[in-house]
Amino acid sequence: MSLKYSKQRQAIWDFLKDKDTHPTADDVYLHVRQEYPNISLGTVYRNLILLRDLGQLSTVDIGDGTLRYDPCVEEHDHFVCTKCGTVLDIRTDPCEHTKMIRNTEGIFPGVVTGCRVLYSGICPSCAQNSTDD
Amino acid sequence: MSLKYSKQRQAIWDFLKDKDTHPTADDVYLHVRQEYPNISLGTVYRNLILLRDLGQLSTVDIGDGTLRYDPCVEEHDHFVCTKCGTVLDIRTDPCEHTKMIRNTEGIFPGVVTGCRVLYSGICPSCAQNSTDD
DNA sequence: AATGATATCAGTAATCGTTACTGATTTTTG
DNA sequence: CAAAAATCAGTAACGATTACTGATATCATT
Repeated sequence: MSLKYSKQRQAIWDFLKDKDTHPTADDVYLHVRQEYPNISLGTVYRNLILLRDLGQLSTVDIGDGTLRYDPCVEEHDHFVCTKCGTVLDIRTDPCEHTKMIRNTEGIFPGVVTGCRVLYSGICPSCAQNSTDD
Repeated sequence: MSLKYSKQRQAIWDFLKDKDTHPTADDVYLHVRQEYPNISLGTVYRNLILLRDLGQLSTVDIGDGTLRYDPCVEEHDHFVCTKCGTVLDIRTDPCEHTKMIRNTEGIFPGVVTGCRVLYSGICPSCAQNSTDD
């Protein structure tokens, strides 16, 4: 596929491709640097942007000022834990979005094409820990 | 109420209080500067943050890297026009969020307390203009 | 009104995430 | 192998935001 050359790009993608942890650009940088110690942060950004433009990954903005990178490009929602900041995937019935969009178009005089939902609360791990004490 | 003194803070709030246009900090700065030509951008930021912490306004992140400020603190969604960037309020039936949250808790082993929805598409004004030609 | 304590200010420097620019290096293509 | 193109590392620039500075304004008390 489009990743013909550049070990660096390959390494970036290899790191990201199985992750559901929504790493930041810096997470990617710090990891790939273990294999390519003198890779540049700019290279990481450039390739992440490139891969996104190619439709190979998606970005998640949880509103904390740093973008997360997600190997999954299928439409899904996200959950952010208000305690530890972890970002998790939420996969509701796909037609929920369609319903929401249609519903919104009923009360809004514009054309609605997409919707992104960000849930917040306490993640399973933090909920577990708080019942421990 | 809590706005006892500081003409600057009053001016910031006066500008924002009736707006449904979701101004950025810079929008606020540029406007308040007409009345107080040497107000500092830092002052604008500090007071916007303060007012948010007091629960007097809310912030909206549409993912373009700049935060919007909204005098309305009641829960509501937003719509961003992919053509002109305008941010509009979307007020669906309030129990929709409750339903979404309950629905999500059914498939997610954590505690869900909130959800924010960002719709995107073409705003009424842009939709109008595109049918003109 | 004067005093001291506190809030707030303007101005500016620093920070952070991200993007753009540079000239050098690597890969592809013929 | 040579020329063209893609990519690189390194670093500078950028925009939004935050932190720091010493100066000024406001409040409460007398």
